[in-house]
Amino acid sequence: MAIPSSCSPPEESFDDQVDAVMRATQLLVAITAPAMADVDVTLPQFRVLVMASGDPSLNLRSVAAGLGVHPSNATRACDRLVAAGLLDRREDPADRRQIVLTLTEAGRRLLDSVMGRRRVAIGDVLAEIPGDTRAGLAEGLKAFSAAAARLHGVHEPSTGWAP
Amino acid sequence: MAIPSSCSPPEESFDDQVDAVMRATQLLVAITAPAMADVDVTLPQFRVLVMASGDPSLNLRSVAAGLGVHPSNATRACDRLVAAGLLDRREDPADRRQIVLTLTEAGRRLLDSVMGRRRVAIGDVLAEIPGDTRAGLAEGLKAFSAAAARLHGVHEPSTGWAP
DNA sequence: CGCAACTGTTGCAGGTATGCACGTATTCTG
DNA sequence: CAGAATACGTGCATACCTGCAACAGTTGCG
Repeated sequence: MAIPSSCSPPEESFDDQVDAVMRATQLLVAITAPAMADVDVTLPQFRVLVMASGDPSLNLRSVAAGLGVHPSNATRACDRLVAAGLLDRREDPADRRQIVLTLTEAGRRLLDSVMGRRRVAIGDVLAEIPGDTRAGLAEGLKAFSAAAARLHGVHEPSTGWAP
Repeated sequence: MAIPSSCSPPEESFDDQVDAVMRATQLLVAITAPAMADVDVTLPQFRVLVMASGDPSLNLRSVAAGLGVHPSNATRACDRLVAAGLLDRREDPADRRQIVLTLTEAGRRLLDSVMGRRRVAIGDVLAEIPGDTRAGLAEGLKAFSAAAARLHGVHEPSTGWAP
């Protein structure tokens, strides 16, 4: 935690800043969630797609860990994605116990579609903010992302959130 | 969209700023999601609790709209929450067609518990950021929240995201 | 080589989400 | 007051998520 008490005049308390982040997170999710509304995949399935887009050698064990579920569930979730033509599975030539999960072209398109709509929604809001405030926001968020990546493992889990 | 082109020197493009928000959102969700891991409610159920905490006269119709599902599903989701002792349902004396959904004491405790853990997780990251950057971040997020609330209906839907 | 460890699969079982159609109670409207 | 509109509930059907246990194929190690 290490609440920084050596700030200049506490014109704004640390707790207030945390509040601002929490409220913004809630709105951020509310804004970006509709981008998944008309997509024909469930949330766990979408999270698998996001993981696959970030890890070119994703295996089922990682999927189960990322979803926080039993490995058998990962198997079946990926089975459905493969059946839907969104995911591809191959044996790992280096270790034939494992299978490598990759996005199909359709899977990438679906992901790009959702991300594109999220981007538009965020852009709409961002365009309403004065330029200097927006610059400070972007700088702060980059620092936040860097700190978060440093604290929570270097590899951002990339759990495609939603709903 | 209205991409502001009249910024000072474009030391950072608008698209880069949107990227920063998207990446931060992803990490934000990844950080706050584990707060729901050991809670015994599903995501739709949790969203209902969040809605109930923000609307003291929540009815089933609003739940269905907020979840984006068929009204019958809202009925049953709330039934399960009532059975779990997390939600309370009463007839609306003003309009006996409707039902008023309120959090029970246990429901509020569950919500507070999750939010508390989210707060700690965010605070941990925030504490790593220099004070001035953090101040700019908080200011930017407040502007973002205000703009988002202005664009997407005054009443933040408060869809308790996760996973 | 033989055994342990790892990765993934399948059968089994329960809970949940979701939509649709139909019915009930209540309120509003002409 | 009669009919429309609204808010819910129930029955039914389907798909998905989830865990557990048991099993097969591969790899690594002594």
